[in-house]
Amino acid sequence: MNVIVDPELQSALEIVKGAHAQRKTLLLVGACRVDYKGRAESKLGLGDRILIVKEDGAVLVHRPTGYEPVNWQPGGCMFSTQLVDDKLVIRAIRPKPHETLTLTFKKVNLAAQLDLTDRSAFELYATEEEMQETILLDPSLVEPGFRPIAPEKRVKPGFMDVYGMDRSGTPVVIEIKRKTAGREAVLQLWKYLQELRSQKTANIRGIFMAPKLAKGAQRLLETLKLEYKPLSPKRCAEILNKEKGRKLLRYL
Amino acid sequence: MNVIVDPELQSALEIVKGAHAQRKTLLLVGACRVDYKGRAESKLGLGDRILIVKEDGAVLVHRPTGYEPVNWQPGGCMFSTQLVDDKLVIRAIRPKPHETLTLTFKKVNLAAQLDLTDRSAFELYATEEEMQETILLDPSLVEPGFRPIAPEKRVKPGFMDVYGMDRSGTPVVIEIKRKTAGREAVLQLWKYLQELRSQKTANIRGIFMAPKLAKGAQRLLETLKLEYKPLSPKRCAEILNKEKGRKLLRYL
DNA sequence: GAGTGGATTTCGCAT
DNA sequence: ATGCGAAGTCCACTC
Repeated sequence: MNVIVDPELQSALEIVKGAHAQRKTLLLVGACRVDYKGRAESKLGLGDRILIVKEDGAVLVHRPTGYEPVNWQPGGCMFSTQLVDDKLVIRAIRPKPHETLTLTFKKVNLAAQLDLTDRSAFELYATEEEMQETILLDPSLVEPGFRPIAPEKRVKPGFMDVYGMDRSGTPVVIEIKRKTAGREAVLQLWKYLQELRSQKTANIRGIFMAPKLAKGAQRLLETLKLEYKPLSPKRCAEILNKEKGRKLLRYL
Repeated sequence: MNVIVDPELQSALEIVKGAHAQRKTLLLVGACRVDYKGRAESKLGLGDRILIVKEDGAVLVHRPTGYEPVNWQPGGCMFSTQLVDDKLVIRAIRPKPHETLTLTFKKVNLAAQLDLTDRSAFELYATEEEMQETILLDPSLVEPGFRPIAPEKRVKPGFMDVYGMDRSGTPVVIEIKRKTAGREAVLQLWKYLQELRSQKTANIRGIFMAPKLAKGAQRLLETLKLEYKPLSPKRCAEILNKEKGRKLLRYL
Protein backbone atom coordinates (compact mmCIF):
# COMPACT_ATOMS: atom_id res chain seq x y z
CA MET A 1 0.00 0.00 0.00
CA ASN A 2 1.22 3.45 -0.85
CA VAL A 3 -0.51 6.43 0.70
CA ILE A 4 0.32 10.12 0.50
CA VAL A 5 -1.56 12.88 2.23
CA ASP A 6 -1.72 16.29 0.57
CA PRO A 7 0.76 15.37 -2.14
CA GLU A 8 2.12 17.63 -4.79
CA LEU A 9 0.43 16.89 -8.09
CA GLN A 10 3.69 15.40 -9.33
CA SER A 11 3.69 12.87 -6.50
CA ALA A 12 0.03 12.13 -7.05
CA LEU A 13 0.79 11.54 -10.71
CA GLU A 14 3.37 8.95 -9.74
CA ILE A 15 0.90 7.19 -7.50
CA VAL A 16 -1.65 7.14 -10.30
CA LYS A 17 0.79 5.83 -12.87
CA GLY A 18 2.14 3.28 -10.43
CA ALA A 19 -1.33 1.99 -9.65
CA HIS A 20 -2.16 1.65 -13.34
CA ALA A 21 1.14 -0.04 -14.13
CA GLN A 22 0.76 -2.57 -11.33
CA ARG A 23 -2.94 -3.04 -11.89
CA LYS A 24 -3.68 -1.96 -8.37
CA THR A 25 -6.66 -0.08 -7.07
CA LEU A 26 -6.25 3.67 -7.07
CA LEU A 27 -7.83 6.01 -4.57
CA LEU A 28 -7.76 9.75 -5.07
CA VAL A 29 -9.48 12.42 -3.02
CA GLY A 30 -9.37 16.02 -4.04
CA ALA A 31 -10.82 18.97 -5.90
CA CYS A 32 -11.53 18.24 -9.52
CA ARG A 33 -13.69 18.87 -12.51
CA VAL A 34 -15.36 15.97 -14.27
CA ASP A 35 -16.29 15.76 -17.92
CA TYR A 36 -17.99 12.86 -19.59
CA LYS A 37 -18.68 12.33 -23.23
CA GLY A 38 -20.13 9.28 -24.84
CA ARG A 39 -23.65 7.91 -24.87
CA ALA A 40 -24.54 11.16 -23.25
CA GLU A 41 -22.52 14.13 -22.08
CA SER A 42 -22.05 15.68 -18.70
CA LYS A 43 -20.14 18.40 -16.99
CA LEU A 44 -19.36 18.91 -13.35
CA GLY A 45 -17.52 21.96 -12.08
CA LEU A 46 -14.87 22.10 -9.41
CA GLY A 47 -15.56 20.30 -6.16
CA ASP A 48 -14.20 17.70 -3.76
CA ARG A 49 -14.74 14.14 -4.85
CA ILE A 50 -13.53 10.62 -4.34
CA LEU A 51 -12.09 8.82 -7.32
CA ILE A 52 -11.69 5.08 -7.34
CA VAL A 53 -10.05 3.25 -10.21
CA LYS A 54 -10.26 -0.45 -9.71
CA GLU A 55 -7.97 -3.23 -10.86
CA ASP A 56 -10.21 -4.09 -13.78
CA GLY A 57 -10.36 -0.51 -14.99
CA ALA A 58 -13.71 0.35 -13.48
CA VAL A 59 -13.96 4.02 -12.56
CA LEU A 60 -16.09 5.64 -9.89
CA VAL A 61 -16.43 9.32 -9.08
CA HIS A 62 -18.31 10.01 -5.88
CA ARG A 63 -19.61 13.24 -4.48
CA PRO A 64 -20.00 13.66 -0.71
CA THR A 65 -23.64 12.56 -0.83
CA GLY A 66 -25.73 9.97 -2.56
CA TYR A 67 -25.56 6.30 -3.23
CA GLU A 68 -24.80 6.63 -6.90
CA PRO A 69 -21.54 7.78 -8.42
CA VAL A 70 -21.91 11.10 -10.19
CA ASN A 71 -19.78 9.76 -13.03
CA TRP A 72 -18.37 6.34 -13.73
CA GLN A 73 -17.16 3.81 -16.19
CA PRO A 74 -17.63 0.06 -16.06
CA GLY A 75 -14.53 -2.12 -16.12
CA GLY A 76 -12.23 -2.39 -19.12
CA CYS A 77 -11.13 1.21 -19.44
CA MET A 78 -7.81 2.46 -20.75
CA PHE A 79 -6.13 5.37 -19.05
CA SER A 80 -3.99 8.33 -19.88
CA THR A 81 -2.66 10.52 -17.11
CA GLN A 82 -0.61 13.67 -17.27
CA LEU A 83 0.12 17.03 -15.74
CA VAL A 84 -1.37 19.82 -17.81
CA ASP A 85 -1.20 23.48 -16.79
CA ASP A 86 -0.60 22.65 -13.15
CA LYS A 87 -3.47 20.20 -13.14
CA LEU A 88 -3.56 16.45 -12.90
CA VAL A 89 -5.63 15.14 -15.77
CA ILE A 90 -6.83 11.56 -15.70
CA ARG A 91 -8.62 10.29 -18.75
CA ALA A 92 -10.50 7.00 -18.78
CA ILE A 93 -11.35 5.74 -22.22
CA ARG A 94 -13.90 3.02 -22.86
CA PRO A 95 -13.66 1.46 -26.31
CA LYS A 96 -17.18 0.19 -26.87
CA PRO A 97 -19.26 2.16 -26.70
CA HIS A 98 -16.65 4.84 -27.19
CA GLU A 99 -16.69 7.06 -24.16
CA THR A 100 -14.25 9.22 -22.31
CA LEU A 101 -14.35 10.29 -18.72
CA THR A 102 -11.97 13.08 -17.83
CA LEU A 103 -11.02 14.16 -14.33
CA THR A 104 -9.05 17.34 -13.88
CA PHE A 105 -7.60 17.59 -10.41
CA LYS A 106 -6.63 21.01 -9.14
CA LYS A 107 -5.67 19.72 -5.74
CA VAL A 108 -5.17 16.24 -4.38
CA ASN A 109 -5.74 15.68 -0.67
CA LEU A 110 -5.19 11.98 -0.57
CA ALA A 111 -3.59 9.61 -3.05
CA ALA A 112 -3.32 5.91 -2.44
CA GLN A 113 -2.37 2.82 -4.30
CA LEU A 114 -4.19 -0.05 -2.62
CA ASP A 115 -3.20 -3.70 -2.64
CA LEU A 116 -6.53 -5.38 -2.16
CA THR A 117 -6.90 -9.13 -1.91
CA ASP A 118 -10.44 -10.36 -1.99
CA ARG A 119 -11.13 -13.93 -3.00
CA SER A 120 -14.30 -14.54 -1.03
CA ALA A 121 -17.41 -15.58 -2.86
CA PHE A 122 -20.37 -13.30 -2.54
CA GLU A 123 -23.53 -15.11 -1.58
CA LEU A 124 -26.93 -13.61 -2.04
CA TYR A 125 -29.92 -15.15 -0.38
CA ALA A 126 -32.35 -16.61 -0.53
CA THR A 127 -30.34 -19.44 -1.97
CA GLU A 128 -32.01 -22.28 -3.76
CA GLU A 129 -31.66 -24.13 -0.49
CA GLU A 130 -33.57 -21.41 1.28
CA MET A 131 -36.12 -21.39 -1.46
CA GLN A 132 -36.56 -25.05 -0.79
CA GLU A 133 -36.97 -24.35 2.93
CA THR A 134 -39.51 -21.73 2.13
CA ILE A 135 -41.59 -24.16 0.15
CA LEU A 136 -41.48 -26.68 2.97
CA LEU A 137 -42.51 -23.89 5.31
CA ASP A 138 -45.38 -22.72 3.15
CA PRO A 139 -46.37 -25.44 0.67
CA SER A 140 -49.26 -23.34 -0.60
CA LEU A 141 -46.61 -21.45 -2.55
CA VAL A 142 -46.70 -24.38 -4.94
CA GLU A 143 -50.47 -24.63 -5.06
CA PRO A 144 -53.36 -24.96 -2.61
CA GLY A 145 -53.38 -28.39 -1.04
CA PHE A 146 -49.82 -29.28 -1.90
CA ARG A 147 -48.13 -31.38 0.76
CA PRO A 148 -44.37 -31.89 0.75
CA ILE A 149 -43.17 -35.44 1.41
CA ALA A 150 -39.42 -35.17 1.20
CA PRO A 151 -36.81 -32.57 0.41
CA GLU A 152 -34.44 -34.15 -2.08
CA LYS A 153 -30.74 -33.84 -2.51
CA ARG A 154 -29.41 -32.34 -5.67
CA VAL A 155 -29.44 -34.45 -8.81
CA LYS A 156 -26.77 -32.37 -10.34
CA PRO A 157 -24.87 -29.49 -8.85
CA GLY A 158 -26.99 -26.39 -8.87
CA PHE A 159 -30.38 -27.98 -8.46
CA MET A 160 -32.75 -28.43 -5.60
CA ASP A 161 -35.89 -30.54 -5.55
CA VAL A 162 -38.94 -31.12 -3.47
CA TYR A 163 -41.17 -34.19 -3.54
CA GLY A 164 -44.80 -34.00 -2.56
CA MET A 165 -48.37 -34.74 -3.37
CA ASP A 166 -51.04 -32.50 -4.71
CA ARG A 167 -54.51 -32.33 -3.13
CA SER A 168 -55.69 -35.29 -5.21
CA GLY A 169 -52.79 -37.49 -4.14
CA THR A 170 -50.81 -37.27 -7.36
CA PRO A 171 -47.03 -37.25 -6.83
CA VAL A 172 -45.33 -33.96 -7.63
CA VAL A 173 -41.70 -33.24 -8.36
CA ILE A 174 -40.62 -29.66 -7.94
CA GLU A 175 -37.52 -28.15 -9.45
CA ILE A 176 -36.24 -24.86 -8.11
CA LYS A 177 -34.05 -22.26 -9.76
CA ARG A 178 -32.82 -19.10 -8.12
CA LYS A 179 -32.91 -17.08 -11.27
CA THR A 180 -34.28 -17.13 -14.79
CA ALA A 181 -34.26 -20.73 -15.87
CA GLY A 182 -33.01 -21.85 -19.24
CA ARG A 183 -33.74 -24.93 -21.30
CA GLU A 184 -31.15 -27.10 -19.60
CA ALA A 185 -32.83 -26.56 -16.24
CA VAL A 186 -36.16 -27.72 -17.65
CA LEU A 187 -34.43 -30.69 -19.23
CA GLN A 188 -33.01 -31.63 -15.85
CA LEU A 189 -36.48 -31.75 -14.37
CA TRP A 190 -37.64 -33.79 -17.33
CA LYS A 191 -34.80 -36.28 -17.00
CA TYR A 192 -35.51 -36.62 -13.32
CA LEU A 193 -39.20 -37.14 -13.93
CA GLN A 194 -38.49 -39.78 -16.54
CA GLU A 195 -36.34 -41.67 -14.07
CA LEU A 196 -39.07 -41.59 -11.45
CA ARG A 197 -41.72 -42.58 -13.94
CA SER A 198 -39.72 -45.62 -14.98
CA GLN A 199 -39.34 -46.61 -11.32
CA LYS A 200 -42.79 -45.81 -10.06
CA THR A 201 -46.06 -44.69 -11.41
CA ALA A 202 -46.32 -42.80 -14.65
CA ASN A 203 -48.73 -40.39 -13.05
CA ILE A 204 -46.35 -37.76 -11.78
CA ARG A 205 -46.55 -34.01 -12.19
CA GLY A 206 -43.49 -31.86 -12.64
CA ILE A 207 -43.56 -28.27 -11.43
CA PHE A 208 -40.82 -25.80 -12.18
CA MET A 209 -40.35 -22.95 -9.73
CA ALA A 210 -38.16 -20.00 -10.59
CA PRO A 211 -38.41 -16.23 -10.73
CA LYS A 212 -38.80 -16.49 -14.48
CA LEU A 213 -38.59 -18.78 -17.44
CA ALA A 214 -36.47 -18.04 -20.48
CA LYS A 215 -38.45 -18.08 -23.69
CA GLY A 216 -36.93 -21.30 -24.98
CA ALA A 217 -37.35 -22.87 -21.56
CA GLN A 218 -41.04 -22.01 -21.60
CA ARG A 219 -41.54 -23.59 -25.01
CA LEU A 220 -39.75 -26.72 -23.88
CA LEU A 221 -41.75 -26.77 -20.69
CA GLU A 222 -45.00 -26.67 -22.61
CA THR A 223 -43.83 -29.32 -25.01
CA LEU A 224 -42.92 -31.62 -22.12
CA LYS A 225 -46.21 -30.82 -20.38
CA LEU A 226 -44.48 -29.58 -17.29
CA GLU A 227 -45.91 -26.85 -15.12
CA TYR A 228 -44.51 -23.56 -13.97
CA LYS A 229 -45.09 -21.57 -10.85
CA PRO A 230 -43.21 -18.29 -10.30
CA LEU A 231 -41.12 -18.01 -7.14
CA SER A 232 -38.38 -15.51 -6.44
CA PRO A 233 -35.53 -15.71 -3.92
CA LYS A 234 -36.56 -12.31 -2.69
CA ARG A 235 -40.06 -13.52 -1.92
CA CYS A 236 -38.58 -16.49 -0.09
CA ALA A 237 -36.29 -14.31 2.00
CA GLU A 238 -39.30 -12.21 2.98
CA ILE A 239 -41.29 -15.23 4.00
CA LEU A 240 -38.37 -16.73 5.87
CA ASN A 241 -37.89 -13.44 7.67
CA LYS A 242 -41.55 -13.27 8.61
CA GLU A 243 -41.81 -16.88 9.68
CA LYS A 244 -38.51 -16.75 11.51
CA GLY A 245 -38.78 -18.31 14.93
CA ARG A 246 -41.19 -20.93 13.78
CA LYS A 247 -39.87 -24.45 13.65
CA LEU A 248 -39.23 -25.86 10.25
CA LEU A 249 -41.37 -28.96 10.05
CA ARG A 250 -39.71 -31.96 8.52
CA TYR A 251 -41.77 -34.54 6.73
CA LEU A 252 -40.99 -38.14 6.03
CA MET B 1 -9.14 15.92 6.95
CA ASN B 2 -7.95 13.20 9.25
CA VAL B 3 -6.05 10.28 7.81
CA ILE B 4 -4.38 7.34 9.55
CA VAL B 5 -2.45 4.60 7.84
CA ASP B 6 -2.49 1.13 9.38
CA PRO B 7 -4.25 2.26 12.53
CA GLU B 8 -5.03 0.17 15.54
CA LEU B 9 -8.70 -0.72 15.54
CA GLN B 10 -9.20 1.60 18.49
CA SER B 11 -7.87 4.54 16.47
CA ALA B 12 -9.97 3.52 13.51
CA LEU B 13 -12.99 3.43 15.79
CA GLU B 14 -12.33 7.02 16.80
CA ILE B 15 -12.08 8.09 13.19
CA VAL B 16 -15.36 6.37 12.41
CA LYS B 17 -17.18 7.87 15.38
CA GLY B 18 -15.72 11.29 14.66
CA ALA B 19 -16.83 11.16 11.05
CA HIS B 20 -20.35 10.17 12.07
CA ALA B 21 -20.55 12.82 14.76
CA GLN B 22 -19.40 15.59 12.46
CA ARG B 23 -21.39 14.31 9.51
CA LYS B 24 -18.26 13.97 7.44
CA THR B 25 -17.46 11.42 4.81
CA LEU B 26 -15.76 8.31 6.11
CA LEU B 27 -13.26 6.26 4.17
CA LEU B 28 -12.11 2.89 5.42
CA VAL B 29 -9.90 0.38 3.68
CA GLY B 30 -9.22 -2.98 5.19
CA ALA B 31 -10.05 -6.64 5.62
CA CYS B 32 -13.63 -7.23 6.61
CA ARG B 33 -16.65 -9.45 6.42
CA VAL B 34 -19.91 -8.04 5.14
CA ASP B 35 -23.38 -9.19 6.09
CA TYR B 36 -26.60 -7.82 4.75
CA LYS B 37 -30.10 -8.57 5.85
CA GLY B 38 -33.27 -6.95 4.66
CA ARG B 39 -35.14 -7.28 1.41
CA ALA B 40 -32.74 -10.08 0.71
CA GLU B 41 -29.77 -11.46 2.55
CA SER B 42 -26.13 -11.69 1.63
CA LYS B 43 -22.89 -12.86 3.08
CA LEU B 44 -19.35 -12.04 2.08
CA GLY B 45 -16.37 -13.61 3.80
CA LEU B 46 -13.12 -11.95 4.77
CA GLY B 47 -11.42 -9.84 2.14
CA ASP B 48 -10.01 -6.38 1.44
CA ARG B 49 -12.60 -3.75 0.62
CA ILE B 50 -13.19 -0.06 0.48
CA LEU B 51 -15.91 1.34 2.68
CA ILE B 52 -17.36 4.76 2.06
CA VAL B 53 -19.92 6.30 4.36
CA LYS B 54 -21.13 9.58 3.00
CA GLU B 55 -22.40 12.68 4.77
CA ASP B 56 -25.99 11.73 4.10
CA GLY B 57 -25.57 8.25 5.48
CA ALA B 58 -25.18 6.48 2.16
CA VAL B 59 -22.96 3.42 2.45
CA LEU B 60 -20.84 1.80 -0.22
CA VAL B 61 -18.75 -1.34 0.04
CA HIS B 62 -16.48 -1.91 -2.91
CA ARG B 63 -14.42 -4.91 -3.86
CA PRO B 64 -11.24 -4.50 -5.95
CA THR B 65 -13.13 -5.08 -9.18
CA GLY B 66 -16.42 -4.14 -10.72
CA TYR B 67 -18.44 -1.03 -11.18
CA GLU B 68 -21.09 -1.91 -8.68
CA PRO B 69 -20.70 -1.94 -4.92
CA VAL B 70 -20.91 -5.46 -3.53
CA ASN B 71 -23.08 -4.14 -0.71
CA TRP B 72 -24.57 -0.76 -0.03
CA GLN B 73 -27.24 1.35 1.56
CA PRO B 74 -28.88 4.43 0.13
CA GLY B 75 -28.73 7.64 2.17
CA GLY B 76 -30.50 8.06 5.48
CA CYS B 77 -28.89 5.29 7.47
CA MET B 78 -28.27 5.22 11.19
CA PHE B 79 -25.02 3.80 12.50
CA SER B 80 -23.71 1.89 15.44
CA THR B 81 -20.00 1.25 15.75
CA GLN B 82 -18.09 -0.70 18.35
CA LEU B 83 -15.16 -2.94 19.07
CA VAL B 84 -16.26 -6.52 19.54
CA ASP B 85 -13.82 -9.37 20.11
CA ASP B 86 -10.91 -7.46 18.63
CA LYS B 87 -12.95 -6.52 15.60
CA LEU B 88 -14.34 -3.22 14.47
CA VAL B 89 -18.03 -3.67 13.80
CA ILE B 90 -19.91 -1.04 11.86
CA ARG B 91 -23.63 -1.44 11.51
CA ALA B 92 -25.69 0.63 9.11
CA ILE B 93 -29.41 0.49 9.75
CA ARG B 94 -31.99 1.65 7.25
CA PRO B 95 -35.44 2.19 8.73
CA LYS B 96 -37.70 1.69 5.76
CA PRO B 97 -37.49 -0.86 4.41
CA HIS B 98 -35.84 -2.23 7.53
CA GLU B 99 -32.38 -3.38 6.59
CA THR B 100 -29.06 -3.78 8.28
CA LEU B 101 -25.65 -3.81 6.72
CA THR B 102 -22.88 -5.04 8.99
CA LEU B 103 -19.18 -4.69 8.35
CA THR B 104 -16.77 -6.53 10.58
CA PHE B 105 -13.23 -5.27 10.15
CA LYS B 106 -10.40 -7.51 11.23
CA LYS B 107 -7.75 -5.11 10.05
CA VAL B 108 -7.88 -1.51 8.90
CA ASN B 109 -5.23 -0.32 6.47
CA LEU B 110 -6.48 3.17 5.95
CA ALA B 111 -8.98 5.25 7.88
CA ALA B 112 -9.91 8.76 6.87
CA GLN B 113 -12.41 11.38 7.78
CA LEU B 114 -12.85 13.56 4.72
CA ASP B 115 -14.03 17.14 4.61
CA LEU B 116 -15.53 17.37 1.17
CA THR B 117 -17.01 20.54 -0.24
CA ASP B 118 -18.88 20.13 -3.48
CA ARG B 119 -21.42 22.71 -4.49
CA SER B 120 -21.18 22.41 -8.25
CA ALA B 121 -24.25 21.58 -10.26
CA PHE B 122 -24.14 18.44 -12.31
CA GLU B 123 -25.19 18.99 -15.89
CA LEU B 124 -26.23 16.22 -18.18
CA TYR B 125 -26.70 16.86 -21.86
CA ALA B 126 -28.38 17.04 -24.33
CA THR B 127 -30.02 20.30 -23.45
CA GLU B 128 -33.39 21.31 -24.82
CA GLU B 129 -31.43 23.43 -27.22
CA GLU B 130 -29.56 20.37 -28.41
CA MET B 131 -32.80 18.45 -28.67
CA GLN B 132 -34.01 21.25 -30.93
CA GLU B 133 -30.86 20.97 -32.99
CA THR B 134 -31.43 17.27 -33.27
CA ILE B 135 -34.90 17.74 -34.68
CA LEU B 136 -33.59 20.23 -37.22
CA LEU B 137 -30.92 17.71 -38.09
CA ASP B 138 -33.32 14.80 -38.43
CA PRO B 139 -36.88 16.07 -38.90
CA SER B 140 -38.15 12.52 -39.35
CA LEU B 141 -37.92 12.27 -35.58
CA VAL B 142 -41.14 14.25 -35.56
CA GLU B 143 -42.78 12.25 -38.29
CA PRO B 144 -42.04 11.15 -41.83
CA GLY B 145 -42.22 14.07 -44.21
CA PHE B 146 -41.92 16.75 -41.59
CA ARG B 147 -39.99 19.79 -42.76
CA PRO B 148 -38.75 22.41 -40.31
CA ILE B 149 -39.24 26.03 -41.35
CA ALA B 150 -37.83 27.97 -38.43
CA PRO B 151 -36.30 27.29 -35.06
CA GLU B 152 -38.02 29.58 -32.58
CA LYS B 153 -36.79 31.35 -29.52
CA ARG B 154 -38.22 30.43 -26.19
CA VAL B 155 -41.68 31.68 -25.28
CA LYS B 156 -41.05 31.26 -21.61
CA PRO B 157 -37.90 30.17 -19.87
CA GLY B 158 -37.47 26.44 -20.22
CA PHE B 159 -39.11 25.95 -23.55
CA MET B 160 -37.95 25.42 -27.06
CA ASP B 161 -40.04 25.39 -30.20
CA VAL B 162 -39.76 24.35 -33.78
CA TYR B 163 -42.00 25.49 -36.61
CA GLY B 164 -42.52 23.41 -39.67
CA MET B 165 -44.87 21.78 -42.07
CA ASP B 166 -46.06 18.25 -42.29
CA ARG B 167 -46.04 16.31 -45.56
CA SER B 168 -49.44 17.68 -46.51
CA GLY B 169 -48.38 21.27 -45.96
CA THR B 170 -50.17 21.83 -42.69
CA PRO B 171 -48.26 24.08 -40.28
CA VAL B 172 -46.86 22.33 -37.21
CA VAL B 173 -45.75 23.77 -33.91
CA ILE B 174 -43.44 21.60 -31.85
CA GLU B 175 -42.84 22.00 -28.17
CA ILE B 176 -39.82 20.29 -26.61
CA LYS B 177 -39.25 19.25 -23.03
CA ARG B 178 -36.04 17.67 -21.76
CA LYS B 179 -37.81 15.54 -19.21
CA THR B 180 -41.25 14.30 -18.27
CA ALA B 181 -43.66 17.05 -19.14
CA GLY B 182 -46.45 18.17 -16.86
CA ARG B 183 -49.73 19.92 -17.55
CA GLU B 184 -48.28 23.39 -17.52
CA ALA B 185 -45.97 22.50 -20.40
CA VAL B 186 -48.89 21.29 -22.49
CA LEU B 187 -50.78 24.44 -21.62
CA GLN B 188 -47.84 26.48 -22.86
CA LEU B 189 -48.02 24.79 -26.22
CA TRP B 190 -51.78 25.32 -26.27
CA LYS B 191 -51.47 29.01 -25.46
CA TYR B 192 -48.90 29.40 -28.14
CA LEU B 193 -51.03 27.57 -30.67
CA GLN B 194 -54.05 29.72 -29.84
CA GLU B 195 -52.01 32.83 -30.50
CA LEU B 196 -50.89 31.54 -33.88
CA ARG B 197 -54.36 30.44 -34.80
CA SER B 198 -55.77 33.89 -34.11
CA GLN B 199 -53.06 35.43 -36.26
CA LYS B 200 -53.02 32.97 -39.11
CA THR B 201 -54.89 29.94 -40.20
CA ALA B 202 -56.80 27.80 -37.75
CA ASN B 203 -55.36 24.73 -39.36
CA ILE B 204 -52.28 24.19 -37.24
CA ARG B 205 -51.09 21.04 -35.55
CA GLY B 206 -49.35 21.04 -32.20
CA ILE B 207 -46.87 18.29 -31.41
CA PHE B 208 -45.35 17.78 -28.02
CA MET B 209 -41.95 16.10 -27.82
CA ALA B 210 -40.54 14.87 -24.53
CA PRO B 211 -39.18 11.65 -23.04
CA LYS B 212 -42.49 11.14 -21.30
CA LEU B 213 -45.82 12.69 -20.50
CA ALA B 214 -47.23 12.88 -17.02
CA LYS B 215 -50.66 11.32 -16.75
CA GLY B 216 -52.44 14.63 -16.23
CA ALA B 217 -50.48 16.14 -19.06
CA GLN B 218 -51.54 13.32 -21.35
CA ARG B 219 -55.20 13.80 -20.49
CA LEU B 220 -54.91 17.51 -21.13
CA LEU B 221 -53.09 16.83 -24.36
CA GLU B 222 -55.89 14.60 -25.57
CA THR B 223 -58.52 17.08 -24.49
CA LEU B 224 -56.79 19.85 -26.42
CA LYS B 225 -56.30 17.51 -29.37
CA LEU B 226 -52.56 17.99 -29.37
CA GLU B 227 -50.18 15.26 -30.41
CA TYR B 228 -47.31 13.58 -28.65
CA LYS B 229 -44.11 12.07 -29.94
CA PRO B 230 -41.57 10.61 -27.51
CA LEU B 231 -38.03 12.01 -27.66
CA SER B 232 -35.33 11.60 -25.05
CA PRO B 233 -32.21 13.71 -24.52
CA LYS B 234 -30.19 10.52 -24.62
CA ARG B 235 -31.50 9.68 -28.06
CA CYS B 236 -30.68 13.20 -29.16
CA ALA B 237 -27.17 12.96 -27.79
CA GLU B 238 -26.69 9.73 -29.73
CA ILE B 239 -27.91 11.26 -32.95
CA LEU B 240 -25.87 14.41 -32.48
CA ASN B 241 -22.82 12.27 -31.85
CA LYS B 242 -23.47 10.19 -34.93
CA GLU B 243 -24.22 13.11 -37.20
CA LYS B 244 -21.35 15.11 -35.78
CA GLY B 245 -19.28 16.61 -38.55
CA ARG B 246 -22.28 17.25 -40.69
CA LYS B 247 -23.30 20.83 -41.07
CA LEU B 248 -26.41 21.85 -39.26
CA LEU B 249 -28.71 23.16 -41.96
CA ARG B 250 -30.51 26.33 -41.12
CA TYR B 251 -33.86 27.08 -42.64
CA LEU B 252 -35.52 30.42 -43.09
C1' DG C 1 -47.22 7.51 0.56
C1' DA C 2 -47.73 4.31 -3.13
C1' DG C 3 -47.12 3.65 -7.85
C1' DT C 4 -44.75 4.38 -12.47
C1' DG C 5 -41.01 4.72 -15.58
C1' DG C 6 -36.17 6.05 -16.86
C1' DA C 7 -31.10 5.13 -16.42
C1' DT C 8 -24.52 7.05 -19.47
C1' DT C 9 -28.42 2.06 -15.90
C1' DT C 10 -25.13 -2.68 -15.21
C1' DC C 11 -25.21 -7.50 -15.46
C1' DG C 12 -26.17 -11.97 -16.89
C1' DC C 13 -28.06 -15.43 -19.76
C1' DA C 14 -30.40 -17.00 -23.92
C1' DT C 15 -30.47 -16.67 -28.76
C1' DA D 1 -22.18 -10.61 -30.93
C1' DT D 2 -26.89 -9.17 -29.89
C1' DG D 3 -30.74 -8.63 -27.34
C1' DC D 4 -33.97 -9.12 -23.52
C1' DG D 5 -35.11 -8.97 -18.67
C1' DA D 6 -33.89 -8.59 -13.67
C1' DA D 7 -31.97 -5.79 -9.86
C1' DG D 8 -31.55 -5.80 -2.52
C1' DT D 9 -31.92 -2.01 -8.59
C1' DC D 10 -31.98 3.76 -7.30
C1' DC D 11 -34.25 7.94 -8.22
C1' DA D 12 -37.45 11.39 -9.63
C1' DC D 13 -41.90 12.45 -10.31
C1' DT D 14 -47.07 11.81 -10.54
C1' DC D 15 -51.21 10.71 -8.16
